[in-house]
Amino acid sequence: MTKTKHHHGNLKEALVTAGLALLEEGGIDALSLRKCAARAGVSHAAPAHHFDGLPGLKSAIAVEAFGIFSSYLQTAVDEGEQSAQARLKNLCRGYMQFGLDHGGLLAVIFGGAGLASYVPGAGKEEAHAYLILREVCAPFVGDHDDKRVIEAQVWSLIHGFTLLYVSGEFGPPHGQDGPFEAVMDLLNRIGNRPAP
Amino acid sequence: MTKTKHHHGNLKEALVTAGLALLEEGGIDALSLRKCAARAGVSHAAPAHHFDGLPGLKSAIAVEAFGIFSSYLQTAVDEGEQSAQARLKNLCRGYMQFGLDHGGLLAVIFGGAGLASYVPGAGKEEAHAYLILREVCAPFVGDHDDKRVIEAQVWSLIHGFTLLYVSGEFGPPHGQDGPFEAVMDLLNRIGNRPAP
DNA sequence: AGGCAATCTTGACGCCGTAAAGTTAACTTG
DNA sequence: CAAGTTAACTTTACGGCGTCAAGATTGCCT
Repeated sequence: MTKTKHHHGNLKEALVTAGLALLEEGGIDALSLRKCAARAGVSHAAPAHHFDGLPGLKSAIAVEAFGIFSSYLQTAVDEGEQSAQARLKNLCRGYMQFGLDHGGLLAVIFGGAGLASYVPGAGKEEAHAYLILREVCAPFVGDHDDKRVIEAQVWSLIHGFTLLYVSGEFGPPHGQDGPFEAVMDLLNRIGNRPAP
Repeated sequence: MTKTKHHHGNLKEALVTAGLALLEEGGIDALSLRKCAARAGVSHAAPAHHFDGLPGLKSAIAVEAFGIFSSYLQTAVDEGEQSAQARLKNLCRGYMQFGLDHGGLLAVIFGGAGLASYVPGAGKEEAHAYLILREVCAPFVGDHDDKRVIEAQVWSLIHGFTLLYVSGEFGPPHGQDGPFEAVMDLLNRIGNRPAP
């Protein structure tokens, strides 16, 4: 942990933290290698020793952002009403709210080479966000249904709505959540409706 | 139309055309003011006299791309089976196929300041793509339904699916269209089911 | 103590968007 | 038709960007 002229201590982590801050402050366009380096108090070429260029740094930031995203979803699912329908809508509301509150993080998560490359383990199946999605969708999967179909339907619907909503296609996103409720009504028809 | 040393003839159009070509060849990252200018045979500062910087050029390109997108959707809707259900699925298939075939154009269309700023008229309601969406959704709008709800549901679902599918979240997009059919099954439950 | 590898700095290169000033062509006006 | 004006484009320059190559410093290992 000694911080001398040529040894920062934990530069890798500091660069990722700086990147997250830049994303929160100025969105995806504000993220640059040189600004991360400057914010970490290091020369512009230092990051090259820890990441494979800008894409590598972005990937490392995306891993962290994906973790924050997952926590966000978990919190949203667990609060409020706890029926299967409500938990499904809670998940979607958390997804949308994350897009509104942390657009830069969402952009770095989904603007890269795919989520599969961010999860540390072998397959994407172990990522926290996937587990939440699977668990929340489970009550809606009928005996003869493919659970991946239900999950893909929910994911597509909320992902598309969030991106369109955040970019203002359904009107200014700061008003009532009418559009959200309207689109999420489609969830009431998904899969096998579970007992309330 | 005289093309002298200081008068290109129709530079504005040439720059947009060059931009579309760059997008098709190298995606959104390959689009730059200087490359558009070079491809149009003009100095790098020339575009400034026709567009308000790079965002202005991108907007002009997005207008054109949006027109291509609309034609793409119209063609998809009009071919194949012509039941209301089939036309709805045709629309979505065209949306997805456009994302696969012209990812750069889709990125410039939805990566900017919102579609509303691209349509020439006053409101977005007159844009061709909106008219197609509205027309295809109309048979599913019940007497006491808000048609905008149905349209937003369809748009969100196909938009989210397309972006996730193109970026590989449902597996390599070059295989069978299983994911598409699976997600689009949700459309069978939308609105009031019309007579076949 | 000596050697070595990791870490960070410095400098340079080419590409980028943008602004300012200069040049040429076309149009307008008397 | 000649002079003045405007529009279109070029040239030059600046700072920021990602990236590479070379050099300096540090800590570890033998």
